[in-house]
Amino acid sequence: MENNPLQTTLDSPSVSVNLEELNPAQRQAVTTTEGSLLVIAGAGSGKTRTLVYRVAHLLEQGVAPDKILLLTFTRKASQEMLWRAGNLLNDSCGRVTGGTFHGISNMLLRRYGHYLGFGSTFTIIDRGDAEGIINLLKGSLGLTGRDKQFPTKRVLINILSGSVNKSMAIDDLIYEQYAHLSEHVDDIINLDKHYREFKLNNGLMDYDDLLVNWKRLLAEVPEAQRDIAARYSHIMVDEYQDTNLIQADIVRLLAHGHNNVMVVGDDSQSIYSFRGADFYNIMRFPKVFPDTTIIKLEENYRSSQPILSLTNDIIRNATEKYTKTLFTKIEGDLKPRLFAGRDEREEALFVNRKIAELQNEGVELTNIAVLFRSGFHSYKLELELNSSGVEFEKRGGLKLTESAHMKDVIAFLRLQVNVRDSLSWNRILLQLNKVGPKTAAKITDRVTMADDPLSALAEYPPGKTWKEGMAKLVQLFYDMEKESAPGVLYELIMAYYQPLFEQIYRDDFPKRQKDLDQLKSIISGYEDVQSFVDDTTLDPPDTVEDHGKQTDRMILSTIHSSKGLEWDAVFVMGLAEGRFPHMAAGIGEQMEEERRLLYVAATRARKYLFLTYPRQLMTPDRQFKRVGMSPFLSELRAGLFQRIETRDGQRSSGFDFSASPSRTVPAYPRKKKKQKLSVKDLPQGTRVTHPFFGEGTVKKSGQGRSVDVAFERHGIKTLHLDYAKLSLC
DNA sequence: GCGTATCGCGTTTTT
DNA sequence: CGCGATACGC
Repeated sequence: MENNPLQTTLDSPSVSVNLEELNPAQRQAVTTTEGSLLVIAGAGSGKTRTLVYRVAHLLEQGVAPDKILLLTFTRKASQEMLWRAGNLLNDSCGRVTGGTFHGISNMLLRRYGHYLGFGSTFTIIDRGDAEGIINLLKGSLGLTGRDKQFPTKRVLINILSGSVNKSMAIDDLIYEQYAHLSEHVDDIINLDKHYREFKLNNGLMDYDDLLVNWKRLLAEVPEAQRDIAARYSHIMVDEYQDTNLIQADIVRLLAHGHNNVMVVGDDSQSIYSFRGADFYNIMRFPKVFPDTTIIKLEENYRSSQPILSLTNDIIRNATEKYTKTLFTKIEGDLKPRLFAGRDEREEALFVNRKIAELQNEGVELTNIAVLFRSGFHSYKLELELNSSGVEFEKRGGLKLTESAHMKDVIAFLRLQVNVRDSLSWNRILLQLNKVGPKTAAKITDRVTMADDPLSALAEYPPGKTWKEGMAKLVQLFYDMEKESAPGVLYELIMAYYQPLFEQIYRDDFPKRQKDLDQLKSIISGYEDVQSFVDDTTLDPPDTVEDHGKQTDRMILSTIHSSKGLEWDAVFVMGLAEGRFPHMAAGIGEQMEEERRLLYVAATRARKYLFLTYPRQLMTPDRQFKRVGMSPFLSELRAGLFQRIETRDGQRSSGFDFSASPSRTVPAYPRKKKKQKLSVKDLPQGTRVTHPFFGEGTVKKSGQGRSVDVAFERHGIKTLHLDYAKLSLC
């Protein structure tokens, strides 16, 4: 158990906690050590601090460290918490356990899974895998094409559990939203059945399965129950508003017999209902645990009063909540600013300019963040930042291990762990030239059904065109069979995969190569393949462009990925109709969640808060459409923010493109194609410039439409002329 | 005719 | 990136 990387442990302390440093509400939360405790903690109210102090206080009271279990949602959160506790505590006297729900669940299932009838060889699949399976099954059920609206797995589960879970208000909406699918009810039920079977047959487990099985261990297996629940006397859960019904049940079962549970959460920051989180869990908590002490932390230690007044107003109209009004003693009189750009580009230019101004005022780049609803809303800004040389890190959106080339490599390692993982077989076979979906599926079927999958692969009669590739693949597996060290396996895989890789991603493989190099250093840090594979699914590393100098860069992030963090200056961009709230958000609970999302975004700011939106957006048919500001903004009381006007005044009507000579965004559809460079325009030695890489010299040209260019600052790149935005100097 | 390769286009949010 | 439509090849 101690070696599991999903569990963070802390060697700790003989403690001395100075309770004077806390406010009365925090102190009450820290010193209430027996019975159930619900802490409603507003944004920036010192929630983590309170949790950490409580751990320390419990230890001071003589609770053994290994009796305390701290559950969080992200591994970073539990690590930070224990790290902070470590700073507070001194001598070593034992270990406090902290981890994520999913990580601990995985660990327990590897250990106790046999009680539930499955071995320890299962593979955890991520969202992409799950959707892939669903699509595959849709195909086999003849459901492809026509209906893009067909429910994803999450919706499906909600529909199916609708009769069971009346508490989920969202269900009604889903029924309405998918009413047109009523004729497909049988198909949907079939799909769900097939999905379960597929996972079972292939030893796959999705995020929900992990939790469901943990709950089963606690509820159905006395031996496991004794080992797990009896092990801890104090349970603490952070971000309780993000728990789903199963997690709430797990907490209840873990606390069975002592009810020493402390949960901390903020109903106003519940933004994860789409993945099953049910913030009614917070409302229900006092009923599940009678005699719960409820404490509210209402003093904010993060933001200045003008920012807080605005955020209080955002949440003012929320329909259902534990009422709390945050106040702060932090001084400051800078009102949040609101800016409307003519279009996305002007919005980006504004943000870019303000960032420069903030830097001049002495705000460090690391203390600035730009937040937005969806990953692609920042594209324009990224271009601007790149051209003005501002270093940034983008969070949210695709994770490193979710990109196709990463999945390619990881698939080999997954097979090492679970030889019946047909998702991985399929992916690997598809890499072979002249092998497509049909052929790959046939081989995968044969191989995963066989007693000895490897020989089955070797014996499969290959087609003429891909015979050679298949032989190499078989050889690779025989070589891998003899190895177990992750580093060595990686080398074997890359020796096989590299040529295929360069062929498959011929347009941009040099960029992807960097990721693979990074993967190499991640892999070599692991003792065994199993924990590497588990970790990359449960806690995927973020994409890092170049991990040389990680200091002094700003953050671009989706609001979801920004939760729990804070910066001196925060920009929230894209606050326009149709963008925020997201178009698909209906009325009712979905709209409420969008409102809370804005609340989360705005409460990240300490001193400076900028809200921006474009006045026109590109519609799907490439027309410009004028849009107003987000309804959440128009709701706000006047005087809580200050408007910044466009430099050339408020041009509120008409499309006056002539007034913007410097715009490079085409006003009309790109049908009139920008004249493309061809290879013969770029003989060796030509000077060129690229928006990302800067200036460089052509080194080699003539292979199809690719050229090799040596850039001064970024080395040699192979660029595809249809793809790269190259221009002559 | 079946299966594979290629191109163009629109993207929610994620443990 | 992944999907659908279209083009190409056995």
